[in-house]
Amino acid sequence: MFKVTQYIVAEKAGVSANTVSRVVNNKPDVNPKTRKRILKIINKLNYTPNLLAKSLKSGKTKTIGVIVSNLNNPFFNQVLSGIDEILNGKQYNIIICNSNNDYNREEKAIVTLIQKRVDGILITPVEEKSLDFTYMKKTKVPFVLFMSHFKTTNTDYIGFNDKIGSFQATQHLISRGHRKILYLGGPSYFSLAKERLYGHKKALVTHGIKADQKLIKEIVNPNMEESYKIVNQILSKEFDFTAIATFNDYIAMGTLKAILERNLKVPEDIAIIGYDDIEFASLSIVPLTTIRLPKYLLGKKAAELLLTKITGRKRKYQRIFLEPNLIIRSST
Amino acid sequence: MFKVTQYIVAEKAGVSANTVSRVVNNKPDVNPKTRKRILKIINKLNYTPNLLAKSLKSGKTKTIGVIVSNLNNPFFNQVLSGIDEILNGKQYNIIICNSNNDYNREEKAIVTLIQKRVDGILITPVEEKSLDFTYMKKTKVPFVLFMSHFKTTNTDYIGFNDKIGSFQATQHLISRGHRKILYLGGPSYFSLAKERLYGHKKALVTHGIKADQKLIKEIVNPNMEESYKIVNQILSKEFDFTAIATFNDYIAMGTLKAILERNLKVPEDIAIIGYDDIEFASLSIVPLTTIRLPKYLLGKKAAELLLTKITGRKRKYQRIFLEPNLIIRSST
DNA sequence: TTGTAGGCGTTATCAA
DNA sequence: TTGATAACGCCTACAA
Repeated sequence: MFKVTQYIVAEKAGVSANTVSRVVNNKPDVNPKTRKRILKIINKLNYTPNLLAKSLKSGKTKTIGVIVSNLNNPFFNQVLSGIDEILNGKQYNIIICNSNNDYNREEKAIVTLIQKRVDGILITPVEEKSLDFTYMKKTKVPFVLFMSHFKTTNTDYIGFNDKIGSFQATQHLISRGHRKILYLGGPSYFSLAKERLYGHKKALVTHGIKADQKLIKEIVNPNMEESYKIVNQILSKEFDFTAIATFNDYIAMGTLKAILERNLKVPEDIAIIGYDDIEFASLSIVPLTTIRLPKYLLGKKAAELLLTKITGRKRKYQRIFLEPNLIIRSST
Repeated sequence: MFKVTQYIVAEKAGVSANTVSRVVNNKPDVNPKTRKRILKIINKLNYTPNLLAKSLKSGKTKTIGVIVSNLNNPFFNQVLSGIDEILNGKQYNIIICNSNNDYNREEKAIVTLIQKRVDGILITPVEEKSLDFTYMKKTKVPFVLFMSHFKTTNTDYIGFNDKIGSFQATQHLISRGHRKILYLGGPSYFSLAKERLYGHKKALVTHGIKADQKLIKEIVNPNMEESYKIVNQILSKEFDFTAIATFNDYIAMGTLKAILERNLKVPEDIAIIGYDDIEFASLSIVPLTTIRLPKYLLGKKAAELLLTKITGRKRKYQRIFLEPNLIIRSST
């Protein structure tokens, strides 16, 4: 295959490669006639600038790496979309890597991205191993963590304020007059679950309600089937609550199903509030009141933060927590 | 910022850059002692090979470009996941571009990818303009089209066989004893919608049922709200069908809601079948029988096809149509 | 086993 | 307004 370079174009045009370069980059110091002639030849020969060479010279690739922990999760679509929105406008490309929650893959991705000389990295880290952070730090790639909950304070981070989100959820139920609220939490070893449970309790206390340990259940597999079964069991005995707050929308969906099957009414007999606002929430048979996480915004903010790190001067580490929104539908 | 190159490492080690290169690439002809010494220095100085330089030399970037028409669509997650599965195993990276159904953005993406010298391109084209195809062809980048329906036969293409999918759907209803089937189709200007309607009619004819034009409705906005309204209207008058086949799952969801609200039973009074198998389908209050499109497989196959084009010799264009699967749940 | 030379395609610098 | 030269970091080919 015949490769067309500036040099080839220059030859045909009877000028030096440098002049071609000037034309390609729209530099001013070129005779209009020469420019025209060169452009014609560029077109004819189908010349395409080689950005690899340019990047090698300039030290910039106009490419950033994004490492997500689970590409399959629709959640990341929206985040990615936000990232793309910002980056596309600034002429950056995105190399997407899927760590698949595997620490080794994550590490490999980081190394490759750095070897490809991306201008920056956005990453949802799998575990809190400081190893890859220090590696990124050593090599001086600008990077921003997003999503996962980390205590590390010496890195830039952006995520959601889940304490406030779950606080809002429970407060909303209280404002509807509920005092006895069942909380169906996520697996306790999960840091997210702790945050959200914390917000729930905080809301109770704030409104003078004593947190009753019997009204807090842990759903180890926070999916719909599991939740359906558990709620079924709960409802089969005597119970004493008028509303249910959940760790996520899947649990809420399972709950809803179990309740409706017993011919109880939502929200009249039992109110339900979810968390996340997955697409499903609004489509449900009883549209679900829930807490929406601004995923798209997260992506945008993360990208913006990274850009300031890439183009700007060193500044202090930033830790940003975006606030969730209460979306009121028909289940409360 | 201080950049570490092979040359710098070589200096510190008192060898030539070439020897360092040999160590980095695990070439055999290096004295074990020298290798050890160099590795130590590499580690100490935090040397990271510059793949840009390597690519410039080799003409390969180990990167492929993927252009999707709507990054926000969860649909593409699964396709992307499949692509990643294959490519990651072969040490390729993915540059993801979002054309957002905008032809100009698509064109720009193609140009940029080629300038960045990706080894190949996977693309869901926005419209059938041959312009960018010819551009890709001129530059000889290997590329594969996926998803969108195109008549062009002189490119590699991979998608779903929608005629068969919708045929299966209607046939399934017929096998359950239904003879009067309402078909809620997608917008008629949409090529997908035509394909699916075709399959529906084919199934009727095949089983000796006359296609009744009154039993075919076009849903211009194939979402849940719109469908809910339309089905509500239909049910408010006298009707004469026992089952409903739909263009997609959203229409099926709206339909389901309208039916249940009238205290009709699914599938006893009216059976419903969807299309696509979105996540929602299995979570619905009446889990939805539907046609599953093998999206993940599509991604894998597309990536595999592209790889053969990248590494292999020129061969004839391939057009692959993957077969959908009938997923039977409770709505039929 | 190791080193030297040259080139991948581009651009910055300086000279003409 | 244009050209020559060197350099970005690496690797291949050849020489030592």
